[in-house]
Amino acid sequence: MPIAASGRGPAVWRAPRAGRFGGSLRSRRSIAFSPMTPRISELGAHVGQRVTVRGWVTHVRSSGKIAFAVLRDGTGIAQAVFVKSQVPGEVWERFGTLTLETSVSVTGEVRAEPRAPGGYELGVAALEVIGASPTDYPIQPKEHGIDFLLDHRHLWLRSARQRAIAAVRSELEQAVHDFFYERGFLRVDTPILTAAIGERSGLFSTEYFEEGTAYLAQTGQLYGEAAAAAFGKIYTFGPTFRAEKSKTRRHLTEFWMIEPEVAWYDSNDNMRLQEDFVSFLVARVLERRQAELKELERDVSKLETVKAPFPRINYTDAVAILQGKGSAVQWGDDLGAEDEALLVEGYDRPVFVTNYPKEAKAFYMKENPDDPRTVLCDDCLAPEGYGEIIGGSQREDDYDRIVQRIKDEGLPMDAYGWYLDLRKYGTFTHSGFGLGLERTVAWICGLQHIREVIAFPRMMYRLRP
RNA sequence: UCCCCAGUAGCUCAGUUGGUCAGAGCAUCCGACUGUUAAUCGGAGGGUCGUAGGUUCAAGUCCUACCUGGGGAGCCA
Repeated sequence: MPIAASGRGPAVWRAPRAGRFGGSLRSRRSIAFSPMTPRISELGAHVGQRVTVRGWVTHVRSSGKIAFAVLRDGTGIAQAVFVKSQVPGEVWERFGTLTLETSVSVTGEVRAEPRAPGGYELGVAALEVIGASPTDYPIQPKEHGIDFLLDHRHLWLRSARQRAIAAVRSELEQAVHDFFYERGFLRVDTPILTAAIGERSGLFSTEYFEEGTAYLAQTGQLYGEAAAAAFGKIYTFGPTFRAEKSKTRRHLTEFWMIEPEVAWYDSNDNMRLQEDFVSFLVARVLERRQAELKELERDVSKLETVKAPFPRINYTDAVAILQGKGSAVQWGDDLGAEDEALLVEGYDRPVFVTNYPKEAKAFYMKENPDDPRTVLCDDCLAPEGYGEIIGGSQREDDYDRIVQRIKDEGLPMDAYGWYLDLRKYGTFTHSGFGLGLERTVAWICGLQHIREVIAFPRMMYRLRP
């Protein structure tokens, strides 16, 4: 028999919600032994009823003959009230053993109670301890240092703030799929193990049978281009890896990227897609995750103005603007983080910086016919100093020109054989971009550090937990 | 790779020109309290001051090296 019937855990732990699987042997048994077992977020529908809530203790307070335990189950928090004169002596005794993060099953009557965190409370009749928790639980309801928190990331995730961030991230991931699905894009999953191909910055490597060295993908773009020629409108959504020795609040060694690639889109179409996309994402979070934004104390007025179209500044103008503001930047330099922040000052929505010098950008970007020193590309800079969330470009579609660029960059021609085929067999105008999920979530949540935005961040000096 | 900053109790930190400098709050344990909201009140336990050298009558404090972490630059999303 499967695990569920093996008696490995308490029967109540496995009990499905009453009526959910009506008719089966299993459910009849669980109905007999346990009342309804709603999640905390569902308690409002059970006022006046006796229910059982399973969760973890986040707070214990006692005033002699009345005591409170706040429970968390991931969907919300609820307060369990123990009155000494109204519960069996053994339940009162057991309350005394509750510590932070003890997992429990509490049965009692649901009451609406404005004084209770979460708005509802349970007048306790029965309490079962499922998993004890020693008194040295490291994370307290107080401030901690970032080093300590990252060492205890597996437990830190249990906090209300981390749940709010995870919920916004999950909402954004769903919104990404909805956006592209509604517009007829196919999702294409590109390889994570690759031969040497992609961009110039650091690569993680691993042994790969007789093929020698494999590298963890830094981008799915080149594969995305092949898929665009096959399927027209595609996007990828996957992890990417950069072995850059970057120690800043904007960098991870493993992060998630969304990369659309569209046949017959030029650079202008590409930017329109980007501004529609970013506006859609922000609107979705504002629409469905107000509670989480409030938990994060996000100033939503800064998000409500994020609507397409976004201002566009071409690189050459940007340099002049920056020089006017006192920057030492020279034409030909890439823009630094400080320059980016200076440039978006005063805008209430993201800003595109377009057509950078060829030398500052990757080999696959198409030369700008109006100014051959530059390429048809754009960076999308988030407001409030959050910096680059998107890098996009129209791709070079001329076979001879791209061969020349590969040579100029000193890249290994043999690694790009299949990529060149895309220009050899029916070349096509196409464009795409990459949106960094973590930077986008950090911006929308208003967080200082990108590392809080992913459950288990991978950074230069952090591989565990 | 480079620049800056920090390591003192389980956690967050204070610690003066080198001389009662081994401290506080929270957490933990014991006690009180029938509506608490990071409860409150009383009491208790808890530290090789990151490591190794050095200067000095005396080092948590000054010097050197190293270790660990953080922020930033570069590079990028």
